[in-house]
Amino acid sequence: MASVAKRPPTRDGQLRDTGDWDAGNCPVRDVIDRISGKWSTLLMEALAKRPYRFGELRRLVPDISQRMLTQTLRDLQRDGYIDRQVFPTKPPSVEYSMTPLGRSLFEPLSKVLQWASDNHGSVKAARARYDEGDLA
Amino acid sequence: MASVAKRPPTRDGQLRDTGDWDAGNCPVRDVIDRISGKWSTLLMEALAKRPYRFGELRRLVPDISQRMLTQTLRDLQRDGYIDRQVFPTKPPSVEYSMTPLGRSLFEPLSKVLQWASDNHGSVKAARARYDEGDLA
DNA sequence: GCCATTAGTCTCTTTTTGAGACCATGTCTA
DNA sequence: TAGACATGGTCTCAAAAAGAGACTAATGGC
Repeated sequence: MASVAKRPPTRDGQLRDTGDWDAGNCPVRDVIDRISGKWSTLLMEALAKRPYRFGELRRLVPDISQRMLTQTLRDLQRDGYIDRQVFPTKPPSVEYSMTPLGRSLFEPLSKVLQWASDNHGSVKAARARYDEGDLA
Repeated sequence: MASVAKRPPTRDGQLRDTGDWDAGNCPVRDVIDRISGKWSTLLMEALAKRPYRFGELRRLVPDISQRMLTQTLRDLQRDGYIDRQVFPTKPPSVEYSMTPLGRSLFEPLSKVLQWASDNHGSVKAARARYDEGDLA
């Protein structure tokens, strides 16, 4: 649904883009890029509730591959959001739990999840509108 | 930095996982999966400030390919977060701007960005600690 | 005439992800 | 006692996604 107007966008500073905002080497990106993976948020949401073991998470998120589960957990651990605790049972069991840093991140993050839950309808409607105009 | 304890995690409901939380077909995922791409947040952040034209965005985010810029903008538009307006100049110019729905999403989202900015240091420190223990 | 600009698309290559086998060791079942 | 199952991964190979860069058409400036 691309609206068409007659007036061209007469914005002055077309060549001053770099002046007002630096998108490269931005500390925010360094953090965001990690938690913006497909699975990170989902695992954070789970671990925010209570600690989980590897197999529990695998069963909880049925469509994640073991490979990505391992990798995402490691990434989250590396960035300090979750903790990995090994219990020397036979076979060994591993428990993942959220750190204080992780909880502190999850606070604003959960607001976004809440928004997603609240506005899912609007988003679906927007998609329908877009796809419909596509055919017309 | 995996701590090792002696007590195995005696959690009862190992087989009741599916009972307490449904991760598949979750409406939240449907929304989150789209805005959790590598570029979505970045473009939202830009467009939250003011409308931008295609080329402006490309210059603003130097390391995005035209292909991904086009695709991400289309996805954001489809979900109703941004608006695409074509001006019939020669050559035609296209302006992208944030919709009310986009602004409403950006409100909680910006809190996460703020967190990232505030806690970048802690995350970098956690990473350093992890990588260090890796060698030991 | 020649080059740059507009917003993209198309193709090709590289990276990321997914699917599934495999590991050692121990318990449970038949 | 043999076989299956559970643990938390890793390894390999195929599929999907992303990045790099050429190409488009019409126009303005030099």
